[in-house]
Amino acid sequence: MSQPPENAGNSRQTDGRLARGEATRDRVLDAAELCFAAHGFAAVTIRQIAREAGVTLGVIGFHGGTKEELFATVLARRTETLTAERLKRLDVLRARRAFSLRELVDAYLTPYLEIASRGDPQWRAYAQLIARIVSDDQFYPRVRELYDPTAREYMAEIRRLRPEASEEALATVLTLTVSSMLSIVASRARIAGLSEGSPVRQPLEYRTLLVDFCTGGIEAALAPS
Amino acid sequence: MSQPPENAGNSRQTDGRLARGEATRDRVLDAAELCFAAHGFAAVTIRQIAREAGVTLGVIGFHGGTKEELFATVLARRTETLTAERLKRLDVLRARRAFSLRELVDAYLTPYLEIASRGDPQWRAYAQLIARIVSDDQFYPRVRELYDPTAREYMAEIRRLRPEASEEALATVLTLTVSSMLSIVASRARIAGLSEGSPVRQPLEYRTLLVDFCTGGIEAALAPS
DNA sequence: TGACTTTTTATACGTACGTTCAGATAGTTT
DNA sequence: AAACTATCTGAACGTACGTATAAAAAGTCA
Repeated sequence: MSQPPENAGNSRQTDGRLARGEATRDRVLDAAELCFAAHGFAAVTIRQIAREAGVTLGVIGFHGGTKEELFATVLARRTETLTAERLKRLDVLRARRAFSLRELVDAYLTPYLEIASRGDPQWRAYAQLIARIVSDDQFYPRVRELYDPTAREYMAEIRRLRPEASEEALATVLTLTVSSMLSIVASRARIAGLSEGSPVRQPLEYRTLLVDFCTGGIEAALAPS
Repeated sequence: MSQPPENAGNSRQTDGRLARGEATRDRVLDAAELCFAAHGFAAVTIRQIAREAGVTLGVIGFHGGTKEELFATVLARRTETLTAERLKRLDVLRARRAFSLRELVDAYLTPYLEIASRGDPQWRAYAQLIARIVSDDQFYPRVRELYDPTAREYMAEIRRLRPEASEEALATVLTLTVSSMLSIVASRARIAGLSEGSPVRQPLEYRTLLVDFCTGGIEAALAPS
């Protein structure tokens, strides 16, 4: 990001310019979010984003910086919300005397499914964008800082439930669980195509089936052979 | 594809020009396969492919047609081999009196893992390319014709083992299984990152764990609630 | 050898890309 | 009102894109 003034320290509430600037900035980020989610980083052009946002070309640079910076900002913008929800649910479980593996898996998966099923198209786009970047090792450096800390928290709890499992097996089953979760959003067309005639469903409608699948999968994969 | 002569009918074995042309064509397709697998369709340029193949720009158009056509050719080129191996293993199972769900899942997953673990970098690139396009609904029209027929065959056998499962649930668990399989190739960096210190493994080394995960997942998800 | 086909080269075309910026505009403060 | 800052416009920069093609080269065959 380049020009936009800091304004952080004192934050004069009276300046309508900053308010307008922030509004425009949000329009730019929203448009970028929709475009990146729909087509992926490389396939999107700055001009598409400008058109989608209804602003001129220079505004994208002014509020979004370079294409890379814009992408990074869009990715980071909503992470905190998703992470907080996951950690909140984890805390609820931890506060109890005991909990099942299924409850743990459900706590991890459900916040994402809820985001992907919201009415707000921006949140849905964000869910799709996550599916794009998490399932592509090219973006792992970014995924590592954004989502791995929470993933490690959940790994630690699985470890407590299955102490005999190796660290590598834990990391693998968690990755498989995440991939399954993402495919509910990223492979809706294929699910519909393979079960012809069935209606297109909201991600949350797969909650039970997905949690069953992942829980059963983890149990089977971590069972002492 | 544009200019290359048909040559299909008579196939004059003596013409060294056609032999040379085919060799060049293979170099082009190999280079395209590596590039598309590494960076995805949109991020790759024709010039990159030409450089990788060691040919001039015009040769790509001559042997590969447009970028879209080149991509489609690369995708379709090795499909038959993968499909044949999957169907062969399915036939072996069908010839027996009975088989388990686990054996069915193993028959579907192992050919892909083997391709992804081969010494030949082209086959490994193809495996990665599959992971890219199958996990992106944008390419589903192509996936539908290339891989859905085989997937339906396997779905039919799962249906016979679990007659009470709904069509939609079958399609979903198969999609989740595929996503898990692909993530072994597409998310190697994350698996390694989440289990620090563990060595980078070949996809085939995850065979048991992956098959356990998917089999246990399908069983749990299709179990009568 | 000379007519013929296939392949390759080198270059060009038109378009679109990401980024930058001088200057106009709008809003705030003194 | 004047000075100042933040925002926005419109246009341009140089580069790289996908594609097409005329001409050269390589190889075949009568």
